[in-house]
Amino acid sequence: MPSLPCPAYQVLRLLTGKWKPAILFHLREQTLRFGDLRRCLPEVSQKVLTAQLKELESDGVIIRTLYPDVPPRVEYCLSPLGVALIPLLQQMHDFALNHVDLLAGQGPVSSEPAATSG
Amino acid sequence: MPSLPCPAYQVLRLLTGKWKPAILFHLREQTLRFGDLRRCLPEVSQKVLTAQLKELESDGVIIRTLYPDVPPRVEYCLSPLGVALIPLLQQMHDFALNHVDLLAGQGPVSSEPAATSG
DNA sequence: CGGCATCCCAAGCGATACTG
DNA sequence: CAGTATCGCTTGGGATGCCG
Repeated sequence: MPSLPCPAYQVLRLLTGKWKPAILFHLREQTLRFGDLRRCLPEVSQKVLTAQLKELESDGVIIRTLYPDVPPRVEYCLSPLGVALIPLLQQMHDFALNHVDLLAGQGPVSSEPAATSG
Repeated sequence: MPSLPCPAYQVLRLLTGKWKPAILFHLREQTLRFGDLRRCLPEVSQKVLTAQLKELESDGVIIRTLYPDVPPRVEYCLSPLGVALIPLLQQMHDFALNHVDLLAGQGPVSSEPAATSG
C-alpha cells in the first residue's frame, strides 16, 4: 500500500480539496446548513459540494447533523479537529496574502505580462 | 474557469502532492541531488519523484541546478518561497503528532481494532 | 431542502523500459 | 546519474437529472 510519506501529509490530506479551505472558513464561527454553503460558494455544483462535505465529515473535520424536520434540514459545523485546523488554515491564508508576489504563477491570473521593469 | 476558491488554497496547492512535504523536509537544511532524494524516498518511483520535483520547481518552491559535469549532476534546494513554507509544514507535522489520535481514521494505520478500553 | 446516480474529462500516482 | 516516454489505474472535479 501507499505507506505514509510524511506526518504532515496526513494533515494536508484533510485540507486537500478545491473547496475545503473555503468551506472550513465559512464554518469557522458559525454552523451552516447545506443551502447556506451553496449560497456561500455559488461556483460549486451541489454534487461537488456534497462530496467535499462528505470527505470532511468522513475525516472527522466537520460534523453533519440531520434534522427530522420537513422540509429536511441539514447543518454542518466544525468538529474539535476542525476547529484545531482553523489556525493552520488562517496561517495559509495569511501566507498567501504576504507572499502574493511569489504566488503570481500558480494560475491564469495575469492577463497582462506584468511590466517587467518599465 | 476554475475561479479561485480561497487564498489558502493557493498555498495548499504548493504542498499538495503525496511526496512534496517529505521532499521539502529533506531539503529543509541541505541541498540534495536527485540520487540523494531517491535514497531518502525509496518508496517513490523516479518518474513520480521527477514529477513532484518539477511541480515544486514550476511553482517556485524549489530550485533546480544542473551541473555540466560528467556524469551529470543535478541539485535541488529550497527557494525563498520554499524556506518560507517550512514553518507551515513544520506546524502540520507538529499538528499531526499532537492530534495523532484524531487522525486515526485516515489510513491503513491500525492493524488492530484499537483496544476499546482494556 | 438536501442528496444520490450517472456520465465525462482531467489530473495524480505508479511500474516499466529506454535514452543521454 | 538523471530524465523522458508509454501505459494503466484511481481520484477528483464538474454537469445533469431524478428522488425523498
